Amino acid sequence: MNRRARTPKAKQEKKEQILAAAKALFFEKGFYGTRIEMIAKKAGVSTGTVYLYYKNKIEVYKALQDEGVGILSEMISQVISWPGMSALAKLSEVARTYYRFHNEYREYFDIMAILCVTPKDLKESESEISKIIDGKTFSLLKMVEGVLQEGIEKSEFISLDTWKATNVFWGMLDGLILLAERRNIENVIGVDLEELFKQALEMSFYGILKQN
Amino acid sequence: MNRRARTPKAKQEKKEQILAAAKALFFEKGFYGTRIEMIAKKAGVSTGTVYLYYKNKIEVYKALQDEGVGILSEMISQVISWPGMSALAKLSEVARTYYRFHNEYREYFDIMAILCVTPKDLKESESEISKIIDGKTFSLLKMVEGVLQEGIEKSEFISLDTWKATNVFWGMLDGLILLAERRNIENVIGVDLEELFKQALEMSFYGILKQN
Amino acid sequence: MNRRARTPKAKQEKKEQILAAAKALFFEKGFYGTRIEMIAKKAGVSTGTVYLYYKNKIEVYKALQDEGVGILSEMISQVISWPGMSALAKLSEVARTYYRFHNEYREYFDIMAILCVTPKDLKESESEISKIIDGKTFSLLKMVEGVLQEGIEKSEFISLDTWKATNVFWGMLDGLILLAERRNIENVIGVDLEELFKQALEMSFYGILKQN
Amino acid sequence: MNRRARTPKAKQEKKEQILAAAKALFFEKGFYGTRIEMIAKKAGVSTGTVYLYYKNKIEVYKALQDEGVGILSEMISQVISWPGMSALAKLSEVARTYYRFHNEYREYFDIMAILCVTPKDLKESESEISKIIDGKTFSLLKMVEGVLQEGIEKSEFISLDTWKATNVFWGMLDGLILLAERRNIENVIGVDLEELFKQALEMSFYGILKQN
DNA sequence: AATGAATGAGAGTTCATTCAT
DNA sequence: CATGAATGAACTCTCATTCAT
Repeated sequence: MNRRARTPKAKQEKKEQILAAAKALFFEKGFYGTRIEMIAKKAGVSTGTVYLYYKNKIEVYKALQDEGVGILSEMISQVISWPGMSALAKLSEVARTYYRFHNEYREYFDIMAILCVTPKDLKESESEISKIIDGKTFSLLKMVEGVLQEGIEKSEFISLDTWKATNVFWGMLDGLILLAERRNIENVIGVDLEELFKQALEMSFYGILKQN
Repeated sequence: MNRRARTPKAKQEKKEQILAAAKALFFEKGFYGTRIEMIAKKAGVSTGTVYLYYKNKIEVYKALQDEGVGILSEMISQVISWPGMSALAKLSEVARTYYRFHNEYREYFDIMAILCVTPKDLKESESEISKIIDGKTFSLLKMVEGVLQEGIEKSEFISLDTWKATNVFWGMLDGLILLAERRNIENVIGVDLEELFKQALEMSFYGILKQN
Repeated sequence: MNRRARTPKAKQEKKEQILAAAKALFFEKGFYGTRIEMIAKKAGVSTGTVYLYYKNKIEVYKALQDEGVGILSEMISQVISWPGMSALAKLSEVARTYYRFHNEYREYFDIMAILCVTPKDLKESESEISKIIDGKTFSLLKMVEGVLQEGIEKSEFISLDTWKATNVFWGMLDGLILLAERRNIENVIGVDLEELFKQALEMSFYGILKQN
Repeated sequence: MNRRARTPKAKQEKKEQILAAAKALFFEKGFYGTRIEMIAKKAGVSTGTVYLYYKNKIEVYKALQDEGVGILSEMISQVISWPGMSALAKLSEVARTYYRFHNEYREYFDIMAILCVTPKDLKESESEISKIIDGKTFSLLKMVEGVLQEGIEKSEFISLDTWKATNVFWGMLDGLILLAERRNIENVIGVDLEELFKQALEMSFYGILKQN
């Protein structure tokens, strides 16, 4: 790696290097437990350099959130685009994908989740990137809504307010995963997360599926 | 307001006075955005006095959580105890009650939610009160499970793993509320939370209700 | 013990009660490690009561020093007053007594010793009791000087400046005891304190004894 | 004075700059009477900078002790290495040197002395530097022992346990200086310290010198 | 005389951010 | 561009002393 990132490519690399370090640390120690100096050291740069690429600590955090939402969007959009799949199967796949994301990219998930519950601290600086994240989240939900609409059009599902149902569906998934994080499900509740997901989907689909 | 709290009652009052100040501030500014000095000032006491009643900042926070869980438990236990009500109606009431709690005691809700997602920071100091809160949360869920069991016994619901279902049910509610917190539902999504709750319940109940 | 010490005797008792508690704590935890509240609790009184009997923390400390010097003075004065004993034997007894005091009243010794090395902190408040302590220390040394004079008069010792010699003698004893405190003599140096005392006395007496 | 110390040399200078400020303050106000902020201000840096060079307050203190022991060691080792000097003269020079150190580096002396008598407070944090100081103190005493051995070999002194005698000798010197510190010798006792040292040496040497 | 709740000025330490080099 | 030394406001928690009761 160059000490000085003169080319745009090299600059981008350094930026990602910093982000990678931040991701690991934010995940391990949380936002308040992570110091800029730690990120710099792990990224192999100096403290000042972090500020060369990111306005401040919160912006680093948001960049990670953005990345996370991006990854999840990408995963879901792929699943949804599979041709020759019923809407029901797609919806089921969406849930499974979200679950997979939670497992494979736990770091991102945790980072994305924090934002929602300490909004006053972190959200106050209404920056450019905040809007980007909001936009990406919105289009993610819109994709899911698309599947519902498809299902209704294909008469798989009963007719319902798709936007409401999307939010319910997504909220439910969120709730389950957070539940899993909160209490150590396997230990405390004695039920594993995948089981719960299945149960939840069954419960929902009974409500959505057209009974013929 | 007593200047010196000499009786146990007066001491209790002062303790609550401090807690009330803390509640408002934690809600407004978050845990890390609130300084002990602020709490003291708002409560009309000195910094030292806060430490006379609470061991440290985290204990103040936990006292609030405990209070919140207590209030919610009380609300739900009342609803559940209504005689001559179907299990379905009770479950629906539970959801509505949770929603009401979120509206009326938003401060508590936010405080209770933080704990779950930043466990590394705050949960490390495993104190007495932590166990109390965990216990209360557990018995809250157990109450809900009771309704499900009742429904199955009365043949309202299909036979299912009640503990799993309880967690799914509660997780879903949590998810929906968090969803609402995260994005300002009314503005961004254009759907209000109560609507979503209704939809969610309908969706779930189709899955639970015995079809005859 | 009366809650209210109305009689002078009862007052004196309470004062000593506090002092006893302070002694144990100052010894165990040092001046800065001891809080007034601790002393009060151990003495079975309230914080405020301590201030009823002593002007402040330092005065409590000084009262202990005074008591310590008093005890040591008493011990030495007794030894010195034994009739039919050579001056040399008396001097040797003085040393042995100081050593005994260090062993039996270690608490006092430590308290008395601290004063000398943190003079700026504690000595600044030139109070009544400071003068009393200084006076007692002075008369203690004067007693020792008396033995030396006696020895010269009896032609046991060579003629020397008794006041200088007294200070040298005492300083040497002090030095040895402090040495013992500082390094854990038995462990680090491999020599025990009594041995050192004997050696020191022998060394001194060779210098003092009249060679005939 | 550099604003930013970038070279190792400049850093070392800044470290010493802080230490110099600390020395003056610890001497004047004692350990507990000195605040980090004072040290920073006197050194012309900010509070944070102090912590850039020293882990905490105690480490600053220990660095001073180390420096003090170092200076004294150096002074004594020089005196001892003078060729063509009798062991007796060397021992006498050692005492005089210790006295000189006490006069010229009083600040160090006081700082070094505190450690020994409040071990519970300060010694608990057994750090790297503590061991270094202990080691230096030990080798200082070993140097003095060397002189005694030399004296015995050259038949100047009677044969005795050199390690015991070294400790007695040093303890005596310590005791005398502490005596001087405790009571303001010139004023209260009316004898100056140098006089006492001479007397002490004479007394000891009578005990050590081979009588021929 | 006695209490012990209340005070509030610290005190040490941290760390996001800046800026001289 | 990059560095990393320097900053200093923040922040939690302590504890000698006071004073209302």
